[in-house]
Amino acid sequence: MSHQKIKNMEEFAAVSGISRPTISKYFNNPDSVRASTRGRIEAALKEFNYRPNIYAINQNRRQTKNIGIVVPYLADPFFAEIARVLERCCIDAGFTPSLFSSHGEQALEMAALDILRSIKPAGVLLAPLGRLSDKKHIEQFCNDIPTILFDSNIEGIGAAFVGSDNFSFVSQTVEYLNRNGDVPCFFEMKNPANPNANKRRHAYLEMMKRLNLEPHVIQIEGNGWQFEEIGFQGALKVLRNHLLPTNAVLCSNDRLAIGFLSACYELGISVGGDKASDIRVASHDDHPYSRFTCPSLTTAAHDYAALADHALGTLFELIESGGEIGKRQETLFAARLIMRDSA
Amino acid sequence: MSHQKIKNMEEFAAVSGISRPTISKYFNNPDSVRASTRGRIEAALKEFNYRPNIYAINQNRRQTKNIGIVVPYLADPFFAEIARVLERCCIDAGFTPSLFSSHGEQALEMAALDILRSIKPAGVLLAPLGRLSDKKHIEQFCNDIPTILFDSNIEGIGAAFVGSDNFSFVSQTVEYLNRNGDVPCFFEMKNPANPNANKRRHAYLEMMKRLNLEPHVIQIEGNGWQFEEIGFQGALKVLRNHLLPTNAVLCSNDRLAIGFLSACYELGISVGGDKASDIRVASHDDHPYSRFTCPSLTTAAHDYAALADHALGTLFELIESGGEIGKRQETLFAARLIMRDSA
DNA sequence: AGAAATAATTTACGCGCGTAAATTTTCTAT
DNA sequence: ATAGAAAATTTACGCGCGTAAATTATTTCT
Repeated sequence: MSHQKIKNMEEFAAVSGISRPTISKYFNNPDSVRASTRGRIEAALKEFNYRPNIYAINQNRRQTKNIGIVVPYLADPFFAEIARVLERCCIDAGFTPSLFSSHGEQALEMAALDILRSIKPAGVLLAPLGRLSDKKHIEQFCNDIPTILFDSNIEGIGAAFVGSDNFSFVSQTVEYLNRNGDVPCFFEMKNPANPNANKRRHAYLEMMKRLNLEPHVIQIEGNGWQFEEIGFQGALKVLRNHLLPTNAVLCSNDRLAIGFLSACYELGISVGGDKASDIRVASHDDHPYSRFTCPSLTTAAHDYAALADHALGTLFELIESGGEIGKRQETLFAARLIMRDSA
Repeated sequence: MSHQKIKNMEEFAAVSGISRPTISKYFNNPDSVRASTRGRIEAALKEFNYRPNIYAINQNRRQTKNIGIVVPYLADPFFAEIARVLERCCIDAGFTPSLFSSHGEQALEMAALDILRSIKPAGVLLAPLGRLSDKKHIEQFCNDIPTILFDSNIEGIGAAFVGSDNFSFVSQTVEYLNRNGDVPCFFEMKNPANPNANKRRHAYLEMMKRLNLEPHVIQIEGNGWQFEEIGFQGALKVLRNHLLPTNAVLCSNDRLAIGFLSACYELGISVGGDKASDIRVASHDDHPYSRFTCPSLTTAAHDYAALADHALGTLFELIESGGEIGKRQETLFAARLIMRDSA
């Protein structure tokens, strides 16, 4: 237990009987001091419970041990989940993650980057808002601070991009729906916030072409990040007016699908993979709740762990190389089809 | 635009033609300098885009402008939502929020507090894990740093507690279910992580007593924060074995209810407020997705805004009073009943 | 055991800013 | 215009730690 209150490294050096520079060396890298010295320091540490002042440390280090994580909307369980995995990886690697959410607003995304700048992080993992992002602002940020984009790409900005292979996602779901002879139509927002949405539409169109099927894209109104509500209202309109061109619906993402399924339920339309059901619904993302929708949702799953691993791995390389990594690389991860009851 | 790179306050003082102490004064409180001086500083600020080094600032200030926010599980949309509101309030008040999630683990909750300690925040808003928390550790933390607990109370720890009035939640849902002559049974986890769960059970028992009804508590197995899955599995077991004592189910929280409804759907049991349906289900929290369950979920809603406002208001008082606030106050907010289709 | 290599110590300076005291300038009111 | 108040400037020190150079102590190896 702590006998007295240690104020600074000087005092801790005194009580531990070791010089301050050596103590400083220890905190920068415990392995850089002799084992016997390390033992004495750690013994004193147990006894006096001293921690160096993080502000004084970071003022004098060019590089901090901070890593910034920015996601567009933390109340979206997909981003909550990926943030969780990323945070864990950072901690395991000896870094201190700082998590920010843009809450779907450009001003807040910029504010998060400004705060991050002042924190002088070793590196940043940024999932941009996409269409709403101030690209110039982000580009400037990336010029100053080693940054890797994830989830949503902005061409040419950031040292690298790590995301999902939207074609892998859509091709699998389209193929699966078509396997039973169903012709999938594509259900999405007219003005999607996220660039992945556009990629998914293109992938859908491409797959339909390959399968020699006529594509149908249904675009619903709505703005912002309340995807379930938007999907719900859009589905109500489409279903009530019998605007569904086929009996198989492929939603751009699970949150829209959750709204869609809710609308089907409300209108008494049966959803399911069996022929007795009125329509089939599939989607993308493997949202944490997609397993509990009614019926459970057939979807294409991200590999959260692989994505987080690779993003952080690339960032660590970037940090160690002093911010230079050569050519900007884009890495995409394939999806895994999760077959459930909705299709 | 920035002509040259300003390295520190000294240089910025030079280019703006104002002395460094005055610049320092300005950054601490812009209103503390004469309007004309303020104008000149802000003009130079526009031109040179200088920001003081946050580490140097915080090293020399006793009190930082940081506010820590710790929630037990950020992938839970309830906490994501409340964190969102709290962050916003902090920013509006001129503070810098730092968000941490304990991810349901004691070790991570302690780690978050340790990091917070090193950040020397002006104050902290902590929603503890509850049963899993290391109460001694939290108590020590609260002794050193002005902290207000929210959502989940630990008796006597922290300067104040702000949460929800569980009796208000449960009494309204019980009363509502009973209004149609249904006798509600209470569906919960046997080992709930959160102390609110216990309060809700007690409230249920109390209400049933008042209504002169026989109480029935169904406790299901499961640990951790995967409440939907736990509710789903528990409901499957209960429903398959016909262990439901009544035809009205009051779930302890919405996430359990989401699992419960999913199980009902899978087993072909109809849920709804109308007499044609097999059972009625209600719950508590007004989870962001409770509007999209099938059927939509009748629940009791938190007043997120009021809770956030009051918690931060109390914290600011605490900070301004230098950590002393007198008697520990517990403030509880009432619920608002949201009537939907499930009951 | 002695030389070479390695590690710890001593000494000293710098980082960027807060802040206090004494002084000078600028503003406000008569 | 002038005294008094208010604000800005000058000067100077301190915060807690990183880090470099020179020196001394300890370990390792033949």
